[in-house]
Parts: sequence; C-alpha cells; structure tokens
Amino acid sequence: MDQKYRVKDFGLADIFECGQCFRWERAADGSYEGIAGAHPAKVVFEPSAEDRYAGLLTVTGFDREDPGDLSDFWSDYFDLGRDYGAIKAELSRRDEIIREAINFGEGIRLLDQDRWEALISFIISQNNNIPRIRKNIDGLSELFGEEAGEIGGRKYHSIPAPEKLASLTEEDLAPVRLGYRARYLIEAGRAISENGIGYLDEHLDDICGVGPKVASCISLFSMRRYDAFPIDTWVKQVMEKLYGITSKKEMAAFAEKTFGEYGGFAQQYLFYYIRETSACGEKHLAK
DNA sequence: CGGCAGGCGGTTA
DNA sequence: TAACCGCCTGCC
Repeated sequence: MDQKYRVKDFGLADIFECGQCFRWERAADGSYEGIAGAHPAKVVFEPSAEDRYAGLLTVTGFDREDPGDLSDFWSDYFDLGRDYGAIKAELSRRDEIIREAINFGEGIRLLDQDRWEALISFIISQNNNIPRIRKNIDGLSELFGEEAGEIGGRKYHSIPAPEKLASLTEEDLAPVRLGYRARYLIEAGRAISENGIGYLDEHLDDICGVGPKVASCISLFSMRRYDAFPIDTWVKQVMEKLYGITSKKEMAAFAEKTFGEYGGFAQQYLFYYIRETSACGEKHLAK
C-alpha cells in the first residue's frame, strides 16, 4: 500500500547518506530501498519544479504480512511533523559558520528509528567503517532475523530480536564477522530481553559496548534526544576545519552553548558536509 | 607490511 | 579523570 506525503526541506540522499542509518540503498533512479524496523519499503521522492527540496514523497511498503495502516509510522519515521525550515533558520542565526553546511545538506531530516535497531547498529559501528557496518547488519539480519518482506526479488530481514540474540553464542555469530562486537550484541540481547526496551531510558551507558559516542547516537536517532551531539572522527575533523577547535571537550562545550537543543540537527549537517566534501569522503564514496 | 575505519573496555598514574 | 593500549576484520 502506497503512502503519499507532501513534504518540504526534504532530500532522500541527504537523509539516507548523512550517517544516521545503514539499511537503505540508493537505486539508479535516485529512489531508495530498504527496511525500517520490520517494514521493508521503496521510497520515491518527486521534487517540485520550483524547489528541489519540496515535493511528493511516496513510500511503498513490501511487508510480508499485512501490517495495517502505516501512514503514521512513515510520517513519524521521516519526522514529517517538524518544521526543518525553522530549525535551519535558527541554527543559521546562531552561527554563521554552519550556514555553509546547512546549505549543503538542506534536505536532511532526523529519522525516528527503532531503539533496538539503533542500539545494535551503533554498537556494530564502533571502530568500524560504513561498508562493513552495513554488511554486518545485513548478515546478522539474514542469518538470525525474521523475514520481513521482499522487494524486486530481494528478501529483507529485520534485525534479530533481543531474545534471539540472547540465545546465541559468539560461535553462532562468527559467520557474521562482527569481531569482538559479537559479545556486546549478545549481552545487549540479554539486557533487553530481561529488562525490556525501557531499560535504555535509564541504563543506556550501562550496556557493554556502549560508550559516550554510541550512546549519543542512540539517544539522538531513536530516543528523540535532539540536543545530543555525537562526536566521532568526522565531526572532529569538521569542527577543527571550520571552527579551529581541537579538543573533544571543547567541541562538546561549543555545541551545547551554540546549538543547544538543536545540537543533533547541527551535528547531522556538519557530519554530512565533511563526509561529502573532504578528500577522504570522496575517496570513501568512490568505492 | 603498517595504517585505518562513525570507539570501547581495561589498566595505569 | 585523563592518557594510553589492544582489539576483530577488511581494505588500502
């Protein structure tokens, strides 16, 4: 069943390539196919003639079983209720330097992702590179997740549930090539299957394998903590380049002072900007 | 071959 | 509390 939305401040590449998610893939025509939680879908955006960041968004679901009405699910997922124009204007007003980054990623929106999916994804992301992160998540899902649907002959699987992960051994997970992260995933499975997903509200950083950066990503991308400002190697690069700040501590203080409750949005604009414009980013994308 | 990729846990001072 | 080190893996 198709869902159609009139959107603005919206760009598929900006949204899916700005570092917040790992399970969407660009097709030759610029549409994306992927899966959010247990919902596989094809996402098409047709920009208007006047504004390439405004137009018609069509989400076509390919759920294996009838999921019921997903119009609200996708609206929430793409954060369609938020006025990104206002956020961009406010950030630009607070800080002139970030304008360049915002101008570069005008179509970015913060996806409202599933907490369990975010927890697993960002544990896997540590000391890792994006192609391999994607590979790890796909492999984990294909081997141990539930079949969720099929798009054009390709089967999509959800990330295995906490109970499923808790039942596995590191040996079971060896084919996924997670390295030392396998143990962290199993322990996360145990923590959540025993205590429920609400455990993350108070104990996110008690989970083994979740340090400050990973916790910050999970908070921002799945717990609506929009003030979170994850500082990774890319953000370090861009803060040094644009602001001349060198220490992580100063970066955090600057972000809190300058971007405040919009830190997460600022982080996404900055991350995407440096990833897509730096020589390192170009090299990475070429592969 | 060493270096590195969207860090973290553990140890040490 | 801060600084440092080793780490699975895959690709340069």
